[in-house]
Amino acid sequence: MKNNVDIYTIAEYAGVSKSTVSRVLNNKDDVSEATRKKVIDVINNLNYKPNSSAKGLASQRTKTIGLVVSEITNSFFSMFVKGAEDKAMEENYNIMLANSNWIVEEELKCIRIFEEGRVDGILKISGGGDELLDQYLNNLANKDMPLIIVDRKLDNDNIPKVNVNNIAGAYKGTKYLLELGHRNIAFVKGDNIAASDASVDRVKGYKKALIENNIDYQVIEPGFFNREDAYKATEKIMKNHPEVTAIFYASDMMAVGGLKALKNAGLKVPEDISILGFDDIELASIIDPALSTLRQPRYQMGYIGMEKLIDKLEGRPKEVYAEDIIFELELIERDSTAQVKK
Amino acid sequence: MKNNVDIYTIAEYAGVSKSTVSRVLNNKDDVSEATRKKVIDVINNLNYKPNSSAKGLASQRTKTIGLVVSEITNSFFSMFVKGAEDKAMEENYNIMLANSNWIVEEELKCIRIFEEGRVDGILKISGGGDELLDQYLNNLANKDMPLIIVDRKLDNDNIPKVNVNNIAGAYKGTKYLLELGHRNIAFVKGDNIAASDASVDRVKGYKKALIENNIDYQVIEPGFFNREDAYKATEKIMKNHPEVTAIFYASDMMAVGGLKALKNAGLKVPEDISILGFDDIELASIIDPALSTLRQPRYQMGYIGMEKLIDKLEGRPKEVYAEDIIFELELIERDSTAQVKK
DNA sequence: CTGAAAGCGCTTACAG
DNA sequence: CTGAAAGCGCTTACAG
Repeated sequence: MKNNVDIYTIAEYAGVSKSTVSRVLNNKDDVSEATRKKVIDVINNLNYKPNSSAKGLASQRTKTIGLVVSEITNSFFSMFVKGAEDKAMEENYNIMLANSNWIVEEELKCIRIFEEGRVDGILKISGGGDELLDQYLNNLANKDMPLIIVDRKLDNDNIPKVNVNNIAGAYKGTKYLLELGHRNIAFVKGDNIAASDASVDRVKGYKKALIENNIDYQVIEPGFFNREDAYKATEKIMKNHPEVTAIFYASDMMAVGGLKALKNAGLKVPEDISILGFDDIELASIIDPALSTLRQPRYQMGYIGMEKLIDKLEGRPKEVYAEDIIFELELIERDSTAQVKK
Repeated sequence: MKNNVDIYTIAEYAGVSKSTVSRVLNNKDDVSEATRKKVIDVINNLNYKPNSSAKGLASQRTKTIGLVVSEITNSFFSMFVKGAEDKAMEENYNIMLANSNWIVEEELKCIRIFEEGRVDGILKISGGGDELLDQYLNNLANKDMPLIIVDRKLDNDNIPKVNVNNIAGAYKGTKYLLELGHRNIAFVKGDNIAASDASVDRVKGYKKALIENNIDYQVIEPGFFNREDAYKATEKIMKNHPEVTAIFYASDMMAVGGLKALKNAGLKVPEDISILGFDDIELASIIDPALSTLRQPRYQMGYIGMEKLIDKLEGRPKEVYAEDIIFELELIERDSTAQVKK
């Protein structure tokens, strides 16, 4: 798109030099109020819009952040995006979006696109756990691309963590089920290439709670983070482990899939069996029975991830962003869990 | 972010001029195979990433599209975004994202940001119906910014329409309820600043079906496109119009809110009252009872909107993109609708 | 098929 | 407080 009015035109009309126009454009304080006003008037009258490509080239900064998410249609991720976007807007940054569709190669592709796209930094809210990818990310962060990774582990001193305590969360959830009297508790995990560390930690928390309470009953069923897999996993549990009285799912979406399997089998939740989710997506409170779950502060994670990234980009003191932020998960009791039947 | 290796470095290493490097970078065909290979080798060895700001400045094109949506956390919109993004990726375009939060002023703000952000075009998948906004959009499209608006009306010969036949959809839905024997059918509309034309047309379709069938019973309750408003509207209908046997909601989200109100009042769906949604978001098939609804091809609309925009940007013949695309809505029968009770 | 030169619209020291 | 000049890293006619 062509824009006929540029910084030079403004300078001409205002009777000053380009340099001065640039100064008022960038809010430098070494401009007299009189000329500032003059220039601003001209800018408004001519409806001038700075050319961000030129600006980006000259200043070596684009004021845009690349955001990579696994799947934008998943409410879990879109809430992250919202938080990230809100913060970006506050700080006058733009957002470039890319979906990886849970596929490692596409994650890499997204990142490469952003490297060319001249984003100032990358905020990654998506899967991982792949060695090659982690290596690439470490490399990137150590070199020259500011990078924040939310909701995922990656050990790198250049990258502050913004994450959730998955072990403690799953521990809390399992303990809650134990307190309701359940002893035969199954866990359906979200075992997949793209988000394994979260799932692995949740399994750890589940086991930890059982061990601490001297329960040696343990059923762990694999599955991807989606409804279909959870549906199948639940069918399997019902068939092979009819003694199970509670199922803990690694995500709410999985719990929804599981709920359907249970209903189809004629079981009542929570009368016959309790189910517990993880995430607290909007859906959790909509379905019937409303789902008990562990709440992840997704919006905040997106917001804070973006905040740290921008702090870094703006050259703010390292203390303000270098600290790791690990959120604890909140147990939300709703109607899908109940005292175990005698 | 600084990149030490630029087009000049490549030229040096390959023993050619910058011009030639630029040619192979842009896949121009007037380069000998030998030098092309030489240059590509150097590019790979040096891990060169073109600077898109420089490219954008020189070529006056950024290869990025601005996407404005009302609310990314709403599955209705995220599905559009996915379609749009998939198409953009196919054509090597990037996406810049902005949320308007259903607010007219923010829509304008998003668009202004994109004007500066040097996007090549704007794809708008969001509310409207505001006069000032429409004027601004018309202006924009007539001047110099390629613009496609999806799922909304705006009469402008420069803007091909990508929309859904809301009148016919609501007509179809209402007729379906009539065929089930319902005579006292209420409609809860999504009356709001930001998407009124869709709602207005749906009301038209509802009325048309009633009139054609000589039904003069008609209850229209206002509300915004959300659960809370629909909940309240439904309570009102139950109180003031207990004779109603079916409620048609202007969106699935609204139907979900209505369902809750009905359940809370002790009514059974569909035994006591039928409900019908609009959109067919993922949730529609998840809730209990699964919601009958009119399916909007959201992914396709996003995809096709993006396709038309890119066709235009790439200077393809006008015939390939100028045509309006109006989708018909598909009736999805599920479990929330039933024959009326005697 | 290839190179030299101008230019895209800004920012940023430098000088005054 | 302000201006002249160089430069950011590309593309694009133009010439050969």
